[in-house]
Amino acid sequence: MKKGVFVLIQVTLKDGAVREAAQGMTILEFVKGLSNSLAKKVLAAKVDGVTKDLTSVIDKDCKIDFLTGEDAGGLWALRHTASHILAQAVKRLYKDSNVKLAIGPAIDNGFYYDFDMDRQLTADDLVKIEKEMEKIVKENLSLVRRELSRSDALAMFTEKGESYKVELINDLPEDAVISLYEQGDFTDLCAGPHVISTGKVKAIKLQSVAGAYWRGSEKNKMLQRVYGTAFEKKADLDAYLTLLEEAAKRDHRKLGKELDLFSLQEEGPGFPFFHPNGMVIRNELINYWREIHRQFGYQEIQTPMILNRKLWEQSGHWDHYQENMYFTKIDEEDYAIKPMNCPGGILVYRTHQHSYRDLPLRMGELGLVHRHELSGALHGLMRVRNFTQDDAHIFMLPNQIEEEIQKVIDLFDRVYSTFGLEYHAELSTRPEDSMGSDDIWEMATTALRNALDHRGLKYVVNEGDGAFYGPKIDFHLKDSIGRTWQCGTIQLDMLMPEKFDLTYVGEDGQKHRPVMIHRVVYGSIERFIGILIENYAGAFPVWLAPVQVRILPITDKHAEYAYELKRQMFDLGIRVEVDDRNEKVGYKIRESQIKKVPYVLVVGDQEVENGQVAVRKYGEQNSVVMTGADFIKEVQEKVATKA
RNA sequence: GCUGAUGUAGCUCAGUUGGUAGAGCAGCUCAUUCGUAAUGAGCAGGUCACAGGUUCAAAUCCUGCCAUCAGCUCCA
Repeated sequence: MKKGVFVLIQVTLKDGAVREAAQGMTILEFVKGLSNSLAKKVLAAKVDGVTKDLTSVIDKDCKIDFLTGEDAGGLWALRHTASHILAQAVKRLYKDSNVKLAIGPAIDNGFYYDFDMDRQLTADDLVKIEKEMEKIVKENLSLVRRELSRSDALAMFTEKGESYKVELINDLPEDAVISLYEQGDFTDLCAGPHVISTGKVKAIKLQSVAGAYWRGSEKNKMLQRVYGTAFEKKADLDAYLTLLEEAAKRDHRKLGKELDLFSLQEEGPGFPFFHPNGMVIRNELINYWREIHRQFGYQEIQTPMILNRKLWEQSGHWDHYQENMYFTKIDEEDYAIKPMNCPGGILVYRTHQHSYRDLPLRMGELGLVHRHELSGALHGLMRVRNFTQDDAHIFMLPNQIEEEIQKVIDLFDRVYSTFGLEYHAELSTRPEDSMGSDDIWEMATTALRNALDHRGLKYVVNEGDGAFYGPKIDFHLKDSIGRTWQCGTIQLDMLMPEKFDLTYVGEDGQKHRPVMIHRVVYGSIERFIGILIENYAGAFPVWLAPVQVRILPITDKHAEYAYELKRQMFDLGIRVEVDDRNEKVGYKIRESQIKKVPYVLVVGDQEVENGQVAVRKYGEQNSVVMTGADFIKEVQEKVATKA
């Protein structure tokens, strides 16, 4: 551009409108020209699809979306800046603690920064740091982006003693642009983008400090990670914190105790105890599972919990899974408690010769497996040491793979939508440490991919995350605070049939190798129950509710009628209780609501006289009077439709 | 497994600088017989997670250990 020549550039806005900008103008200057109120709100901008700082220069025709606190990208930049503010505050406060900076990104719902420092940060420190951060926000420091050469960057961070940053720079590709962001007395290696000044971060909350390995590897040093969240407005932060509090009320561990569903005890860490109420849910889930699998053409088997060491050696678990297994001895021989059901299922397959006409052969098994999970990984029902997989192994011809996988996905979708659960799928491909030929991996992965594409399911690809014996599709469900848990999985196995020399007789009369699928829908019944408790916040639909109906006689003289109603319902398989304790109705209603019983029936003089019931549904204030027969019909209808 | 925090009655929690443990709810007993989210009174309930140590004396201080929680790692 020649000096003094004023070049105009065409900028296309989100709504399609085209505006002109002077070349060399910053995005911020450009927005100010459009609207002052927008300029106040905007935090970052997406230029031709790339999120950028507002201080970046417009140098050619482009499309610009302005990002505010309502856009993920805007909030992301804001939180990223908050993490720099955090690091700046820690640097200022703990000068004598040899603070080294690691990384500090924005994440879903917040941000963190990893520090290596001599001092162990406490909850009190977090309060102090938060105060210092607020100070930095008040100082309203501008964030200035600077690009520099690799050697200058290395020299600078070496001089500062920031060895983690030096390591990061060394690992950047040769041609990478190395950028710094400065705010007052603080400089950090960072790709950006950021908001224009620290004053934009209006609401900050530090949440916790925890250990985290440098670069996520347990071989590396453990650093201190401070987690926090930030918003553009105080009101947004408050709303988010309230949401967290609400979510905590849905925690399945809390509700499991309150609703007396299950317990975990010191005598068996990670080995859950199911109480009568929890067992009702479990059994209903199993009943449903059996019915839907019958419909989808599955048979059911059961294989032993303890099997000889030789089997596990043959399956490869002895070599690949031993540290997660429990062992025992029988008559001086080594046995293992099964961590997976497949070897058992394979032994059943091998008891017959199979014809290609029999395939696909779908064998389900509700198999109780035991795995030694790390103590720190245990989490309520979500992560336990013994759990029942709703497993099935499907043996089939290679050309049946794609269709069969689609059927499995259909089944999954049916099951998850029955519970109103949202899920997302992930496809994991061949890991480095794997077995089998390239061709067969390629074929299997393509089959999984095609099945997903064909069904129009969106999915994430995890390169190299498959099992050593084959690629897989995982289905992830969310818990109450948005953590996702792998539940369903479909794994193609090209290895086990080989190891166990499984065969079928083909059309040609020759023996051929079948392909095998391992799959679980619930994943584990325990984890799935955990997900359901949080999904329903403990207020289960009628078909799952441990107690479906509670009848409350107003006084002693109505008890007989209550018990007569109970007998009728009980005989029809309805889970019903009478609360004839000597308490007022209000008291009993309250208790039924706390226990989240779907239907409460109040019976007094009026109901006894007319053969009626006053029905109050969970969560509703009013009651509806109807005949006992009509009520029973309604309950049966709800149960039948799983509504 | 790692880093940090926590552990007191069935549940939720108090318990000051070490001086021998307390509330509410739940439970039990009695009275009350009541119409849609808590009737009243009384009683009972704890080797303070566990094991050592310091001290005249430990829920409290120290060490170890177990479990739980958050996160990391790992996974259904």
